[in-house]
Order: sequence, then C-alpha cells, then structure tokens
Amino acid sequence: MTVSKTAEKSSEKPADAAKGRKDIGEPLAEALQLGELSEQLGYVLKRAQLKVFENFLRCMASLQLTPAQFSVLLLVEKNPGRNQTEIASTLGILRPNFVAMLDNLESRDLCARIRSTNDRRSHILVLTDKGKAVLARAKKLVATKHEARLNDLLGQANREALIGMLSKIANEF
Amino acid sequence: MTVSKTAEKSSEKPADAAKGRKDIGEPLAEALQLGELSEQLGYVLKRAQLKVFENFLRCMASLQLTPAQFSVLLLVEKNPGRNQTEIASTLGILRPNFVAMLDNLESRDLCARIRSTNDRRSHILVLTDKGKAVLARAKKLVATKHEARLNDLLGQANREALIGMLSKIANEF
DNA sequence: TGATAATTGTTATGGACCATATCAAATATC
DNA sequence: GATATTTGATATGGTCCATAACAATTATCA
Repeated sequence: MTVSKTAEKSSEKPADAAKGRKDIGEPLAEALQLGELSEQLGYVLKRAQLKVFENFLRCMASLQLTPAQFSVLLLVEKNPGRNQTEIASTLGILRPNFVAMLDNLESRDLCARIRSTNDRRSHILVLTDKGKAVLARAKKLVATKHEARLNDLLGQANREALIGMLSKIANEF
Repeated sequence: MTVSKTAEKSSEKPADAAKGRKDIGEPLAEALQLGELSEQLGYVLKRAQLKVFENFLRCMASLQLTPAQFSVLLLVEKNPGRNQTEIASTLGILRPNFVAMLDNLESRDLCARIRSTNDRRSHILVLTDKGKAVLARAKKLVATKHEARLNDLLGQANREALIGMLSKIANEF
C-alpha cells in the first residue's frame, strides 16, 4: 500500500532509464520489480482510489468541488430536511469535522442550515437554488468526463461489475 | 465520497429507527437514501479501501505492520540493494516522508540502511534476518486472513477480475 | 413536576499523512 | 576545477481524521 498523491510526477523515470548508464554492458537498473505487491488488494485499491480522486478533481476544477463536497450535496439533495448528524453519519463524517465543511458550502451559498422548529437543537440542511444548479452541472461533468472514462477503459458491463464488487466489499468485508 | 474510518460505529442507527416515532403514522425517518451516491465510483472505491485497510490492520495486529510498512518490506525484499529514493518513489512516497518510515522499520530491526560504496550519498536498503522472518509471517497472515476473505466474498475468478480492473484504473485512468 | 440523562452543533486539540522548500555531503557535468 | 545535480535529511505547513469537552435543548422517569 502507500502511494501518495504526486506519485505520477516520477513517471518519466523509465524513459530516462537508459540515459544514466554509460555503456550497453551496464546493468539496466531502474524499473523495480513490484512482485507480489501488484496482487495485493490494498495496494492496488489505494492506487486506483488516488487516481480516481485526482481525475475527479480535474473534472470539477471549474466548480471547485471536492469528492467529499459533491457527496454532501448529492445526499442533501436526495434527503432534504435532514440534520447535520444524519447527513454526516451516513457519509462517515464525524460531526465535529462536518462543521467546517458546512461552513464552506454555506459560505458559497450552496446549502443552508435552518433551525428546526421541532427540535431547536438541530439544523435542517437544504440545498439553495444555486446549490441545486451547481449540483446539476456537477452531475453532468461527472457523468460525461469522469464516469464515462470508466466505460471507455473497462466497458459498460465491467464497470457495473466493478461497482458491484466494491459495494460488496464496502458493506460486507 | 468522503467516508471516515469510524463510520461503522453508527451502524446501530437503523435498528433504533422505530424507537423514535411515537405512532405508526409517523414518518419512518432514519435510513437515508444514498441515491446516486451508491453508483459513484469514487465513493464506493473510497469506502472499500477504508474497509480493506481496516481489515488489514486487524490481521496484522500481532506484527504491528501498517499497509504502507508491509509494502515497503515487500518491495525491499523483491529489490534488495536499492536506495531510499528508488524504493520510495516506486511506492509513491516522497523522500522526506520516507525518512521517518525507515527510522521506524530500522529501529525495530526489520530493515537496515547501508552506505553504498559506489555512491556514498545513498543508502542501500536490505531486510534484516528478523525483517525477512517477520515479512514471511506477514505474508501468511495476509494470505490466510486477509486475501482469503476476498475469495470467500467474491469468488476466485471475480477476485482476479477485480484486481485486474483496479490495476488498469491505477495505471491508465 | 423537576432532577438527571441524552442529543445537537460546536470548539479545541492532537495525530497521521501529504507536500514543498531547503540544506550539507557527495557526485556528475563540462 | 567550477558549477550543477543527486541523496538523505530537517523543518514546516496543510489537510484529514479522531477524541474530549461545552452550552443549549430535549428526553427520561422517579
């Protein structure tokens, strides 16, 4: 496992490999053997996840939405009127960490906290009109630029199989 | 996307759902609709990755090895005699961040830095005898307790297909 | 009813991980 | 041999994750 976010910067190394050796007789060096690593679920899972997030951020650059923010907007749209605890917990976000996230989205007028009349402790979450509009554009970008790429890479059937297996792991592992 | 590491703690919520409503007529509440989220590659990928790492750590509790540490030991074993920069970069670890990691492994006598005679700037990395022994035990734990679980969950063929697709994403996305 | 417990949003805080700039020593380049 | 590059290392800042604690509000129940 491991894999950081700027790993791709060193991807020119194999190409430069020959530059270093002074003679044909020299040991090739470079190009380490991954060995069993390439079969390790965790390793390949993490690398894939980083690549996907990286691509997601590129696709969303114009809207300035992170994967986490996008997931919040999606969930609030689908479940309007829920409070912070409910939205945060189903996303696996701890309540304390959700506060700054909402501060951000609210300051950009994408969603709003409304004091509940039933329970005056809680804040009901809703998307603003701007939030709905931005989310709609975000969905289109994700569909056309992000998810579509998976189809190109794996094919429709494999894409669905992959999502299915990952869901199974997420829920039953 | 999003998903933190303690998300599972709130998994009792659905069970307590009925407790809150005073009457049968009340809205069921609880159980938010994930909606399109469950089809988002990034979301499901991240959730799966967290689950897998979590399980990995449990399996490795007796050896106190993190996924990142395991990957370093694997790579050094497969490529003995490489220096820090080479090992770190192929794992996507930045050199500055690799120092503390090696300090840890070296302090536990799992691997060693050896000043290269060819290039006295660099440190050659090798596994110690203890490092080899620990890695051997780690591999067994991973195979029997960790990777085996994937087979139980998905089946051998699907497991291989999953790894293949994730590798493809990691390399070509 | 009223004392006690639990919940909600929040703040403060610490840890883990990631990324950049910088440095001294050693080496490569020309 | 002067200059540039590479290697391991340090310092530092950012982001994310996790826990404790608090005030306001609500639930519990004797």
